[in-house]
Amino acid sequence: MQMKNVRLKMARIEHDLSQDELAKKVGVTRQTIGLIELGKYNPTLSVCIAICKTLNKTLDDLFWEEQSE
Amino acid sequence: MQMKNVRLKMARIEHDLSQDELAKKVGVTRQTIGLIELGKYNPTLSVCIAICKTLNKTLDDLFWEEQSE
DNA sequence: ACTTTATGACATATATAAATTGCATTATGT
DNA sequence: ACATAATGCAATTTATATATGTCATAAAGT
Repeated sequence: MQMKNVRLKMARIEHDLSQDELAKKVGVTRQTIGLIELGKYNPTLSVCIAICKTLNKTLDDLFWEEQSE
Repeated sequence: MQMKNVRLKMARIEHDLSQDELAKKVGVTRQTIGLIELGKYNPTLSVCIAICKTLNKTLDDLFWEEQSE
């Protein structure tokens, strides 16, 4: 299995959004966000991009493994 | 529909790989690579990451829309 | 001309992302 | 004690990513 996505959760909290609120902004369901945060899902690129745009982050910020310096 | 992924194709050519060769290194089929390059697919994050690692690029390099200045 | 390589296109099958619904639990507020 | 919000979990359904196989075509080499 994969790892928890702590960066995503932190970025969401920074924006003061619940999983449900983020999900609605992104256009997916709460379960999808929850499972991605738990690392139990392998999301599609379009969902990743939608999440990044909502949280003002890039793919590398939230989904790339090696942190940029 | 989406747009062609020219950056992916260029990165692949830089490494002197055919779609089939890249696919084998990444662990997917030729069709998957071809469709992603044509912009007719919405790949999963794991496939994106596998492609990036094979081509020594990051997600932002190949799959993020806004080019980093 | 013939072969080989590379790529696009198409159909079908399979795996899995995502939706939908519901329930359990924990924390917080009253 | 009761309500409500937030989250995890699980079952089922639906949509679609990916695999598999095949064919067409164009380019390069012989």
